[in-house]
Amino acid sequence: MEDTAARFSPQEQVASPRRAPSQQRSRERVGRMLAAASTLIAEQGSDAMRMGEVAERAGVSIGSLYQFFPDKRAIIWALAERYTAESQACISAALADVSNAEGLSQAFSELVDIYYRLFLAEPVMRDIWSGTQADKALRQLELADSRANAEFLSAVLKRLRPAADPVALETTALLVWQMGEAAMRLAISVGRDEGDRLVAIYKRMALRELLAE
Amino acid sequence: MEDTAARFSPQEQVASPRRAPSQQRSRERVGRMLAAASTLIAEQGSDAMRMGEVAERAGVSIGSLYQFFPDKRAIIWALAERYTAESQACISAALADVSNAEGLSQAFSELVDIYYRLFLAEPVMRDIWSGTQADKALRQLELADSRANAEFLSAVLKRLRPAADPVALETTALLVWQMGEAAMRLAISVGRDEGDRLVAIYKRMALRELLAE
DNA sequence: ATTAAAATGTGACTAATCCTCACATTTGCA
DNA sequence: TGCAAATGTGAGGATTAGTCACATTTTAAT
Repeated sequence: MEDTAARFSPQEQVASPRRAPSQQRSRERVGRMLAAASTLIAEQGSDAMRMGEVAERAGVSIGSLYQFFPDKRAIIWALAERYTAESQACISAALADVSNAEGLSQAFSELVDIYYRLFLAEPVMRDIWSGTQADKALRQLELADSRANAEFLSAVLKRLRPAADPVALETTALLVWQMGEAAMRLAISVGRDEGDRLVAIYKRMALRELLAE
Repeated sequence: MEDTAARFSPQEQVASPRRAPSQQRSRERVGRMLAAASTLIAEQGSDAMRMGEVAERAGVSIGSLYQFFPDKRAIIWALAERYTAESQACISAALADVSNAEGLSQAFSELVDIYYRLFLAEPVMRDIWSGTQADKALRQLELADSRANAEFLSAVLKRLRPAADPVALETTALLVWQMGEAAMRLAISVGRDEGDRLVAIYKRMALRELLAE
């Protein structure tokens, strides 16, 4: 099992920036690089995004781009990190004060809606979440992010169901979370109407499991 | 990164074989090409698979390879089609005679196990299902396959719950199916123990929804 | 102010790889 | 047999990620 996993990933690590921007000048330029990448991904998708075009739109040379982002994945990774930080904050806030079944029901429902709208509205993130599947290192980021998000959910579960096995609750939370992302990817690709129905069904299923005794 | 072919086809269509092998000789060679591709994907993943190496291992020239597979995605697509045909047959058989709730419960449970084992055992399929996410055309194949599989499930549902809205049952089946695939992808990447627990929880959730009144 | 070191910037160039194409060979068949 | 269709070949075109030797700017210590 573990060896098969190893066989699949020639251990692709996302390298850290060759160099952190320490001066004002370079910090501004890095900002322009990220903005250019974001625009291009929204317009064409991350596969079609060319490093040369990112540099050109940011008004820097290709060499400067590679000074701060050691490879193409690094700049996509940087955008993904920015987004995951934002969404974690939002999730944490939404679930912080939940203290009973009804509250969970409402908070969870709202959270799903927030996420769904985010997926629909943010082309860069849609592209990254999809593209992510083919990239081992980005997939690890996605999984780590899912675990972090699921942790908020399992914290609530542990409060509401103190008698249940905590490990099982963590597993449940992780599964429910990933299924939600899958449901949304599906919802996006089937069109708005069926997508809305799919998300509603997902909510029902998830809640039944989360509130089960 | 991958998929240079994409820039030649803005439509993201997977072209059909430039030429169908009509003579015995070429049919054998195409078989060797597919076998070589399958081996290489199992060994290194489809991204790392090089067309030149496929040709070399199959004992044909690069030109011959491109004679029957117009681009790299086409050969991956061909392998994917082979597997989806096999699994559809297996699913159809498992669900054919289901006529009551208990039967569905058992058949569905077995089906999940079969699929789970298939995912665990077949590296090519694992790679293709993952890589698929980054490729629009392959994603359409996956979705079409999911719809086809879900159709078997929704057929049973319509029998068992004739009062329910048929369209809603179809949507439910599709969602349950895709969630299952997501659960399994997750199960694979977290290791055997947690993976087994995840699949068990998925089964419980799916069944509750499928059998709900 | 001077100056050395560190940070930053540049773009021609390399390497890797997908895919094409002009031409050679083999097969089916009238 | 002879010819058209099918099949086979591999050097080379084209694209693009990523490198590197060198130029310029900033920092900071004397």
